[in-house]
Parts: sequence; C-alpha cells; structure tokens
Amino acid sequence: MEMTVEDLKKRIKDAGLRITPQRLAVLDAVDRNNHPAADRVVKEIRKNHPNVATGTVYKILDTFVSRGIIRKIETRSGVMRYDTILQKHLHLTDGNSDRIEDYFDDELFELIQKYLQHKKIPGFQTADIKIKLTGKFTD
Amino acid sequence: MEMTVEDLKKRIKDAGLRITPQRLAVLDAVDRNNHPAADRVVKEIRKNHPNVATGTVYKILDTFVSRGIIRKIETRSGVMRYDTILQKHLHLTDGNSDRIEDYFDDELFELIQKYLQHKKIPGFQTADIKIKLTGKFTD
DNA sequence: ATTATTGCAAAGACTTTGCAACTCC
DNA sequence: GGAGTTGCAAAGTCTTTGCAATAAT
Repeated sequence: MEMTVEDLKKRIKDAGLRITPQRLAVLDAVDRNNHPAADRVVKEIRKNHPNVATGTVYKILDTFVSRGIIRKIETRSGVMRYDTILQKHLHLTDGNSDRIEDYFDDELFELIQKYLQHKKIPGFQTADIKIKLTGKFTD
Repeated sequence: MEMTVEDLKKRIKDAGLRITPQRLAVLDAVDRNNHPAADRVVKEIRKNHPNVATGTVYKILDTFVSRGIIRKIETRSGVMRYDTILQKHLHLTDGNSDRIEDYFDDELFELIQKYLQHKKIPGFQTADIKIKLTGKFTD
C-alpha cells in the first residue's frame, strides 16, 4: 500500500489500460482507503478532481476488477467494496459495523488448499478460495 | 430440505413468530428452491398466493434472517440470495453463472476452527467462518 | 489521427418504508 | 381485543447505460 505515482501508473499500464488522471485517482483512493465503497472513492477523488463523474468511477472500478487490478468485496448489505489485490488474504468483518480488515495468513490458505487437493469435491473444480470471518473487533 | 407443513410451522413458531400463510410460503419457497433471490421467492409464492406483496416478502426474509431461520448469501452482483440453515456448509460458485451449490464438509470446518484456535488473530474474535469456493461446475 | 475514456443525466435493478387495513393468537 | 402482519405504492439507494465531447497514445 501507499503506492507511488509510478507504481500506480505501472499497475494500470501493465493491465493494458491507458493512463488517465481519473484512473490514477481511483486506484490511489482504493489503495489509501480501507476497502472503500464506490461512493467513498468518489468523495475522495473529488477533493482533488471536483468534476469527476460518478458513472466514470463505477466504470473505472469495473474495468479494474475485470483486469484483475482490484477486487470486489461482497457485503451483507449488497453495497460493493473494493480492495487492491496484494496477496492472498481473508477478510475480517464485524456484524455491528461496516468495518472490513485484511488478514494475511499463507499457512491457512495452504492448509485448505492441501485439504481440497486431497478430498476433491465431486462435480466442481476449485479456482479460488474466499474466506470471511465474522466476529468482533476487540480494539 | 423438503420440509413438511408441520416442520415449517414449527420453525416459525420456535423463532417466536406468528404463523401466517405468507411466512409459510416464503420459508417453503426458500427451502424448495436453490438459493433463491427475493425476486424468485416472490414468483414462486405467487403461483399459489397471487396477491402477496413484494414488500411483504422482503420483510419476511429480513425477519427470518434476523431470527436466524434463514441466511443471507452475498453475491458478486450484490443481489441477495437466501438459504435455509441446516448445518455448517460452504458455497460453491461459478463465475460464469449465478449457480450456487451447498457443500457439506464438517472435517474442513473443524480443521479451520482448530487452526484458528491455535493461532489467534490479534484484535479479533471469530464468531463464524464463511467459505466460498469459486471455480467451475463440471456437471 | 484514431480509439479509448470521460461527463452527464437519465434509467434501471433491487430493496426499504409508512401507514391503513387486516389477521392471528 | 390487541399486537403483530400484510398490501400497496411511493421513495430510496446503489449501479448501469448511451452518447456526444474530450483526451491519450
């Protein structure tokens, strides 16, 4: 996180996309904020680019998701949240708030992966494991 | 699954709710259909109860979720799907369709539970583990 | 120059709300 | 009888769309 402008540009260019101020701003906003909703991204961006259209932000977020630069997070309310993709990680959520935190634990993913390799699921080929823990933040 | 009318009634009554034809129909529809969206539930119900209001179905689904009779499933599109709660299970989803299947595997949940008991997550107290596998259905 | 991207404003999909009328216990 | 539920229709929230104007390579 805290990517430099160069990092941001590289990430966008590597995905085969044109670099625009709007795209840089969106990627930066998703990176700097903790799992923001589209709404939040719009607000952040407007601080420096007052006339960015809402529709544009949605389009950019969609583009980024389909190119694999960022990830969509499904929520209980149905409002989408976004996440820059770094490494495999799981999400911690609190039923009483909309807080989402990342938790990194390669060992856990490996454990599950190994288990699934052993005990195959009939009629299904696993591509990705998504884990969400719900509970309480104690801090 | 395939609950009898008596089962349905019991489930609703045990949750401290009044038994109404609408509630019976909603619970039955969620039970009989494979992870239906609200929309689907409405259509199913209207076959026998033509004048059930959409709003009523949403209210009932909400009530059931908050009483723990059914569970809300978050999806990529943001459209909520519903599930009668039986035992711990995980969901299999295919990125190319909106199909959702249950997969039961107590061993897997125990494995993860044990792992998390061992390696506690700082600042977080886990209450529930949600696992979703994305991939391809091969049947 | 060419093609992708943006801004805008309107429409769309899904869900929630308020309240009078009605039902279940 | 009285609190809990329903139907209805309107409003709300979040997201998508179409297209002319604009900007990136």
